[in-house]
Amino acid sequence: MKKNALSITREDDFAGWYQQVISEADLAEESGVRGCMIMRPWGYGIWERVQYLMDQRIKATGHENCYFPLFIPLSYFAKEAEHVDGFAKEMAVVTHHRLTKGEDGGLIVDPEAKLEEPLVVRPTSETVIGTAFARWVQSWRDLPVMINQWANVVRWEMRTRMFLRTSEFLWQEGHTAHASKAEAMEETLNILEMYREFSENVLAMPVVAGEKPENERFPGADATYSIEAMMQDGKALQAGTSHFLGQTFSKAQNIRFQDKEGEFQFAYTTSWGTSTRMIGGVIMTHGDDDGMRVPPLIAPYQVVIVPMLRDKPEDEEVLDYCKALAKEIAGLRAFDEAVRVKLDISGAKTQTKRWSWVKKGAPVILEIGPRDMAEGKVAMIRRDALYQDSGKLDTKFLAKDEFLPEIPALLEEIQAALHGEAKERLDSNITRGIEHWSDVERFYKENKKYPGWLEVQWCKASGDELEAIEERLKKLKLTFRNVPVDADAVDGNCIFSGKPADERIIIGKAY
RNA sequence: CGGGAAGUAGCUCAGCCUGGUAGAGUACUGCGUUCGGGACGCAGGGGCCGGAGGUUCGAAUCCUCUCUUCCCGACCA
Repeated sequence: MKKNALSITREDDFAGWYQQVISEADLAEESGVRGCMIMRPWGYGIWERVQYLMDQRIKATGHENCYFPLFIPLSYFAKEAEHVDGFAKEMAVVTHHRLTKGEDGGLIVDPEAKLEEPLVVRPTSETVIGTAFARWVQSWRDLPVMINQWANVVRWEMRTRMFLRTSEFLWQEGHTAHASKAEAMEETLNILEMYREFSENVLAMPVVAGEKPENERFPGADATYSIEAMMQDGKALQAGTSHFLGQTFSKAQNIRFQDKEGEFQFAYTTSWGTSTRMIGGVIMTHGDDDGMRVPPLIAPYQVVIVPMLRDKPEDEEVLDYCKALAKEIAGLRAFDEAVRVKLDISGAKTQTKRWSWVKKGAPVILEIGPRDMAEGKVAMIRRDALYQDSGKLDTKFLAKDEFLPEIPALLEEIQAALHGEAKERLDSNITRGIEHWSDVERFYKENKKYPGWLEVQWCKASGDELEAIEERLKKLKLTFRNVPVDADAVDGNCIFSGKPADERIIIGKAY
């Protein structure tokens, strides 16, 4: 009888399973502050890998990092009405700068210390960065400006879920200003492609890249693009967005330059971001009933060595053997980096340690006991293929000297296997060819549990017309995800209006 | 922000209805026996029962307020 490391399976209770993975894999925990989480070393270590590999890509595409303040004067938001409408309901605001002793001796906010102008804790930095851009940009020679910052932002969400929607979250936000519309649009799409490539190759999380319909746009944007990943319950997770802001923000913030003819022009701006939400996506893409499975590229440790110690004199020898092994592995290179190896010398029992690394999802776990040492072997567990068909743990006993040189290829194989599994799931759960709205309703009624997505043809709608369509979708708890950039040409009629369609669009339930 | 549930040992929870010295499992510490699929025995340590106020001789238990978490909605770049 196969026994899994978690007590809640994905099949029984996906939401409960998700929380249990986070807790059992030591990714994060509650902090006592509404919607704010503590990221534990394993969870934060994954984020650091994401940061490192994303940062390389951001810099390779010509952007530079900088840092803007956490606090934004309230008045900055007043300049762009649509933008502030989008965020007004979820802003944390600092109004005082001092505490004092209350009548009962406890600390209270000092009413004497009220700020002249309230400060908003940034929900995103378009306003403050745009204000700086207005100073930085005077001439066409100053363009383009291409910057990025790694920061925390705060959005006072009504309902929060760890990693997916927290009040405070970590992200990168890129902001650029360009002389021409074409160049800004090119940047927007280049970033979209960067996000798609990153998600596929680094997170092993296949996505659909496409444009959001008008109702899903970033407040103030002319166009919003997203990458959408499919979770194991068939729901969509927006894992990154790239916005073409047109001249909306440059006009509001006066980002103006003189062109080669000496004429004043407003710049075209973009903004784009990915956040710690991606880790939630990785959990729901790769996790299984034994916990997390971390793709090797973002695993803080790719190989974990668990020595089998027994409080006996030969422990010393086993440890020495393991230390030498760890040193050899650390000298290997995979994905053009040194292999990250951890020798777990904590005092916990061997079995406890093994299952703890299984739940954390370390890609390769090596158990080394006196017998292995004597025979020059390692006992190897692949996290992406834990069990034999019989349901037994698939521990492979391998000759150390033959196994070691294979580690880089093994890690690359695991990375590819995780991607392949997820890609298969994504592809087989996008249903095409539904032509009538009644069939959409039937489809989601018949596939209650994990229905996945539909790709349908429609007439690009906006305004009231779009709102009416949205209402129809909402009754089935559906939303538009995006219009895939690589979709086939249309060859049919709009599923909503029956008129000849303009484009293909993805519909699904979303996080 | 509306509806529901919950907060008691590190963790999972019982006790509450019907007020009277704080409980279990697990984890932890020590000793012994074990050891390649989460071992077993014995002995220990560990709590202002989420917080504040009230009722009472007496509150984990009853009442009020508040904070936090989870589920369902609404909201959500």
